[in-house]
Amino acid sequence: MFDIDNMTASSPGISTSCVNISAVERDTGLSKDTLRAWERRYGFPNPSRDSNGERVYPAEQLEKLRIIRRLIDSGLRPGNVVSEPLDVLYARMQTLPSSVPRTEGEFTAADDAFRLLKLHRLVELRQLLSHSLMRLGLQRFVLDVVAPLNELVGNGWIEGRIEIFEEHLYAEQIQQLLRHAIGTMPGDGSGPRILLTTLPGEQHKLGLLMAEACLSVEAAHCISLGVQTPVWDIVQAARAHHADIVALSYSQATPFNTVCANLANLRGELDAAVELWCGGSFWQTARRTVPGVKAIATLAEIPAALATWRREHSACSAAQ
Amino acid sequence: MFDIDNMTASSPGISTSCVNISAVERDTGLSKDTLRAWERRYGFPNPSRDSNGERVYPAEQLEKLRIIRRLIDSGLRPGNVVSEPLDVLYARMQTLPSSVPRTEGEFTAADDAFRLLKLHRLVELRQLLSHSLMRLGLQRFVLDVVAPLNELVGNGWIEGRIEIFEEHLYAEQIQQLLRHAIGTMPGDGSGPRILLTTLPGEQHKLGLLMAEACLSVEAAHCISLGVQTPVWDIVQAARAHHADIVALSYSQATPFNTVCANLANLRGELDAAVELWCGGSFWQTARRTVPGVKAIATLAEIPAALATWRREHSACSAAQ
DNA sequence: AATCCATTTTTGTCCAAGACAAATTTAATT
DNA sequence: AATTAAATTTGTCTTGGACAAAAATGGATT
Repeated sequence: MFDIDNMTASSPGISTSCVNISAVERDTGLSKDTLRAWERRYGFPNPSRDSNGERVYPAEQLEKLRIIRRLIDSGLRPGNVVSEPLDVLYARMQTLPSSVPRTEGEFTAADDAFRLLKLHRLVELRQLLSHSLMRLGLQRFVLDVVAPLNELVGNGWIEGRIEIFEEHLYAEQIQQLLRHAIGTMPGDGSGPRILLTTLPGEQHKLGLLMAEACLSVEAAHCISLGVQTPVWDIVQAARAHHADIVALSYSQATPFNTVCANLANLRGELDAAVELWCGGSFWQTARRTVPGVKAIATLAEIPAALATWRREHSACSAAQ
Repeated sequence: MFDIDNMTASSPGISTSCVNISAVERDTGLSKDTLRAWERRYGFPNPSRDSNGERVYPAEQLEKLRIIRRLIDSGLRPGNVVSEPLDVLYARMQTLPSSVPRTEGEFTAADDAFRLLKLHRLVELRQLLSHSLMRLGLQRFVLDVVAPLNELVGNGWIEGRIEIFEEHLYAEQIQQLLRHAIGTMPGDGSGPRILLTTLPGEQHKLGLLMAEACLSVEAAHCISLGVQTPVWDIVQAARAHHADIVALSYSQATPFNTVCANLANLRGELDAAVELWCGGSFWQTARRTVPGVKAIATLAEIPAALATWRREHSACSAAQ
C-alpha cells in the first residue's frame, strides 16, 4: 500500500509540499467552502488531486493564499486579487496605507524594539521593554510603546516583513511583561469588579491584556477569563463573581455586524445593572452604536470611563 | 419580512434559543460535516429550518451536543450516545472512570484549590496557590499541585461539574502564577537553548507552561513561541535562535497518528543536530516510538532528560 | 486467559454543483 | 453632493453520495 502523492511530495527536500484542504483552512483561516468557491470562480487555488480525488495543495499555493489573505484583511476584494499573479500581489502590498498614528517622542522605543525583534536579539529586547516599563510606568508603557509596537508587528505581518514565529515570540514577551506587572500590583478591592474576556472566534489576547493593564493601574478589580468565552459563560461568570462591568475586546479584523449582533445578544442576557464595555479599534470607523453598550475606542479612554463609572456609582449608593 | 423561528425562539426570556450551524460548530467543536452526518445517521441533532431552508438549532440541542461531546471525549462512541435521550446521557456521565492517580500527601492542596474554584473564591484561591508555590518550590508545585489540579478541572469539565468559564478562570490563575515564577528566575544562559511550542490545532497552553517551568528550574534557556506554531515557522525559529532542543507539547486529546505524522515531518525539516522532544500524557499508552524524537511521558522526567543532554553535550564538546 | 490477525462496522471528512442573502459597488435620480 | 435603487460580488449553506482511517468483532494460536 503506497501513496503516490506522498512520494512526489518529498521531491526537493521539502516534505510539507502537499497538504489537504483541512490543513489549508487551518493555516490560512479561509474556510473549506471559501477555498472551493474561489477555485470554482477565480481558478485559484488550483490544487492537484490524490488517488482518492481529494484536493492536494502545493506549498506555493498555500503561501500565495496567505498573501491574498493579508491583502483582503487590509481591505481589498477577493475578485481583484485571487486570480492575480504573485508579482502583482507583491506590488500591491507596497501600496497599502500604513496606518500607524504615532505620538512623537516615544516612537523610538517601539522602533528599537521592532528592530531587536527582527534581529532575534531576545535578551536585549526584553531588557529594552522592561526598562521602558520601569521608566514610563505601566500606563504610559502600554499606550506609548506596546500599542505602536503592536501596530508595527501587525503591519509587518500584513506586509510580509514579519514571520509568524516572530509574531508569536513578540506576543509571548509582551505577555510575560504585562502579566508580571499586573501581578505585582496590590489591588485593594475598592474599585469596580470588571470581567474581561473576548467572544468565541476572537483570539487576540494582547488587546485584552493591555486593557487589563490599563484597568489595573486605575485600581479596578480585574477578573480575566482569557480569550474565547461563550456568551452564556460570560453571563454565568458575571453573576458568580458579582461583576460591575463586563469588558470585551475585539480586534479590527472582526466584521462589524458580527460584533453588533454579539453585543446585542450579550446585553440582553446580562443583568441590567451590569455595564457592558466594548473596546476595539474598529469603533473609530463605526457607523452606529449599540444601545446599552459603552464603546471604548482607544485604551486612552479607559481612565475617563472608569472615572465616570465611579462618579455615577458613588452618587447611586449615596442616593440609596 | 418576519422570521417565524426567531419569534418562537424568544419565548421564555432566552434570546439565544436558536443558532445556526456555524455557531454550533464554534460552541461544540463539532464540524459542520459531522453535525450533518449525525443528523443523517442518528436523527440527532434535529434542527428546525428557517425561511431559507437552513438549519436552526434550539438551545436544548446545543446543550445536549455539549454533553455528547464530553462523553465522546472520554472514550464513548457516537453511535452509542448521540441518539440516546438526555437522562440516559446524564446517567452515563456518573459511570465514567475517574483517572486521577494522585501522590499521597499533596493531594489536599489540589482538592482545596478545586473547592475554592467552584466556590468562586478567587482571592483565596490565588493565596492558596501562591502559598503552595512558595512552600514547595516551583518544581514540586507543578508536579504535585498543578498537574493533579489540571486533571481535576479537566475531569470536572467532562463530567459537567465545571463550567467553561470556571475552566477559563482556572487557566488564567495558573498562567499568572507560573509566568510570574518563571519570569523571576535569573537564567544565566549556561543551559541548553530550548524552543517551546505546540503545533497548529493544539491549544492547550497550560501543558506548555508547566513544561517551561520545569525546564527553567533546571537552568535551561527557554524560548517559548506560545501555542499553534506552523511547522515551517518552528524550523525557522529554531535556526534563528540557535536552539539546541525543540520541545513540543500535546494534550491527550490529539489522535496518535496525527502526532506521529507531524513529528516525522518536523524531524525531517529540522537540522540533525537539533534534538526534538515531545511531551504529552499519550506516551503512556503509546504503541510505537518515532525515530529521532525523544518521548517525555511525564513532567517528572524532565530533569533526567536534561541531565542526559548535558552529559552528552559536554562529552561532545570535549571530544571536539 | 492472553496475544495476534483478518474482517466488518463505525465515523469523520471530502466532493460537486447549486442556491441565496448580506455586503459592496455601480448607476441613476433628486 | 447626497440619496436611492439596481446590479454585482462573495461567503456560507444545502443535498446525497463516497471513501479511508479507526475501532470493534470474531476467530485462531500461543
